[in-house]
Amino acid sequence: MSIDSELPAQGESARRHKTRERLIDAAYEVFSEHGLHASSIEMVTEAAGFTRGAFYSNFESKEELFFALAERENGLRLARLKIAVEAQHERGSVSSPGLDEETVTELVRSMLALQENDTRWFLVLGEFRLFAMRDQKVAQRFIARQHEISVELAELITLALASVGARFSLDPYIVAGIVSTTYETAMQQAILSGVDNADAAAAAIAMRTLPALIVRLIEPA
Amino acid sequence: MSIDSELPAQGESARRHKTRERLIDAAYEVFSEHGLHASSIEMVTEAAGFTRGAFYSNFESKEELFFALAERENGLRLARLKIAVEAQHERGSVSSPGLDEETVTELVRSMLALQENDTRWFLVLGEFRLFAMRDQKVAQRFIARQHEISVELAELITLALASVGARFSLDPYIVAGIVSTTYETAMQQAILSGVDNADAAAAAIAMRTLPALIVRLIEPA
DNA sequence: CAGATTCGATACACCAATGTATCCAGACGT
DNA sequence: ACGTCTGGATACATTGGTGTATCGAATCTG
Repeated sequence: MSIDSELPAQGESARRHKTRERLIDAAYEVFSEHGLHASSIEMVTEAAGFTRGAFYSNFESKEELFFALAERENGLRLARLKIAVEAQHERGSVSSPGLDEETVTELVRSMLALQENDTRWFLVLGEFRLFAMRDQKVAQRFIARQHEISVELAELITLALASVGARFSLDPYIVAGIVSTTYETAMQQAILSGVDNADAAAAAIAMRTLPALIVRLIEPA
Repeated sequence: MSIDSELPAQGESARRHKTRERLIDAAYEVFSEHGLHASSIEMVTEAAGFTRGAFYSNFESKEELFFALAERENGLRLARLKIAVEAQHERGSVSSPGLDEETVTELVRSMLALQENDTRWFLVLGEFRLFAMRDQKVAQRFIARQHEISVELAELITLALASVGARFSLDPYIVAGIVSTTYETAMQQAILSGVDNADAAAAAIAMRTLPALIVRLIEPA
């Protein structure tokens, strides 16, 4: 899965675009490791191999850089989801009607397999949410992104279920919310536990909950 | 519900205890509004009506103050839960066997009624979690508290269900996890939405999800 | 009530980070 | 290849926060 890592926007020199990307990459590293406020602009630029001059020539403030980062990563994940939905559409119809836990488990496993490189992201996301909770303006953007993701995820799991001849017995949008918070919680636990491969650990933790949960929320289509 | 707001510990003068409490109260205000890192020690002491001198005489660092705050509030909430569990024990047995959504809805409503003054807390909790995710040492404490709460909550909802002649069809501890993250998410959404009374809004949002969810996770006892 | 002690206020020295003004190199158009 | 302009480096002034050393007042003890 390699999505075009953000093409240069209109009227933006290739050079400028490259340094912006490098700065955002560095911000990803630094912010996820230390948090937004504990990170100085200098820490970021140093990590990127620039001086602060480069930063001020490209961004207004640390916050703006943070938003650029959040926007990029959110977009990436949304794109990922949309591709998965497409693929699920292609794949299409019923393989074998299965409402049993085994079928659902397999389904959940394949959904979770779509996730990758989320460890840093969830750290940044947590920061983003906290930021949003303290700033109405930011909250708008946050809610909007969250909504886009949930809609897409709802679509995806609905299609996936349909492919085995099942559907949710309650609003898929709500289920999508539960699923993503469950996954996020799993990732948090994985990170808290201090294992090295948090991505894998999170998937494992989520597997302990999601199948048993979902199997109770579905019915024959 | 008024739990002894932390008695003076051993060998701690009444005066000292009072200023510590005032500092923690102020920290609660300031940290929840601005976040841990964006808050300076001076902002806290000023809010408490002290100068920085008072702070350094009582705490080692901003982090120590933060932990004292987290410890106090966590303890408060755990105590609250334990009392509720006691009360549920007293109340005891089956009123009327009910696995229907209406009964569950009423049950959830009464559980949610136990929550109060959580708006600030969830902001601080988010900060605490993020902190823990970046510091193994802190993670230990965080996990421990989280576990205590989940155990107690599992006990509470199990008892509550039993009182209407039902039980969970999967591990109550897991359900407790789902319930508390659902409530936390509801609180987050409430805060993000920018309403004035986030506590009430969060309860309302949670009501949209929890009953429908829980009713699908129970069976006759 | 006097002496002792605790605790908070004040003042100072210090450091880390910020933002800006200026300079210079190398990319790019012609 | 030359001149222009974009963009990153350097240097500087300023600010905000920190921690400590010292002082004085309130509280406790005998």
